[in-house]
Amino acid sequence: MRLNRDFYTRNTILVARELLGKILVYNDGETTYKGKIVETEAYIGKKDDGSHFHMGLTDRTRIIDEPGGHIYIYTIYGIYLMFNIVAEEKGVHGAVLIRAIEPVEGIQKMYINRYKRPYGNPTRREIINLTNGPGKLVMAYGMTKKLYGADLVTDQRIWVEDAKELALDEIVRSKRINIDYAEMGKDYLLRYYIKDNPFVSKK
DNA sequence: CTGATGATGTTCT
DNA sequence: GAACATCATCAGA
Repeated sequence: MRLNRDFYTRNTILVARELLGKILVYNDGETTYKGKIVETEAYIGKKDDGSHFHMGLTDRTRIIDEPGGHIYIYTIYGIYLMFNIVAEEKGVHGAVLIRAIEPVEGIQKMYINRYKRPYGNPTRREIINLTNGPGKLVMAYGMTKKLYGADLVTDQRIWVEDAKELALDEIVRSKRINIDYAEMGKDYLLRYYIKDNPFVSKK
């Protein structure tokens, strides 16, 4: 079952935590990619100087004003794309960065997308390296900026599939990664990941 | 395995 | 003109 609007239009931190264990599905017209979300980070409005929108929205971040379930995808360091899901009701600003995924379907194509060579006899390290980071999982799925603003509740190509809720002791909460520039927000415990999952980007 | 470094170009000031 | 929610590669152990 595809997650509906009610799932996304809630508190950003809750959405970030509950996305763990869910399945991100994307069909590019040729290949279906599926993967289990194993690591997320919440970015919240005003009080979070680690978020792109704590000073208000810009042309890049305008989609975050829309209701939860829309896709906020952007370029970082000139090269990589970051995949985020908008949370909260329309007019309230919050987003969840998907930081890591465990491949479930379309693994051979993910391998080709990541390494630009035919699939064959992958090592364990190569498999983990497919999707154990926010830029990596976007490359593995072959996503582009065209997905900016797509709606996970209605879009035909991309959505999130529901899954059994995780037990609380399977979830770890920690500080977010690489936001030391944020004086207020750098110590907020807004990162969630599945305990002991090998695809989590960092301990 | 770890840590350091450079690549790269869009966005915002 | 500076900053940047990252990654691949390389050196060293």
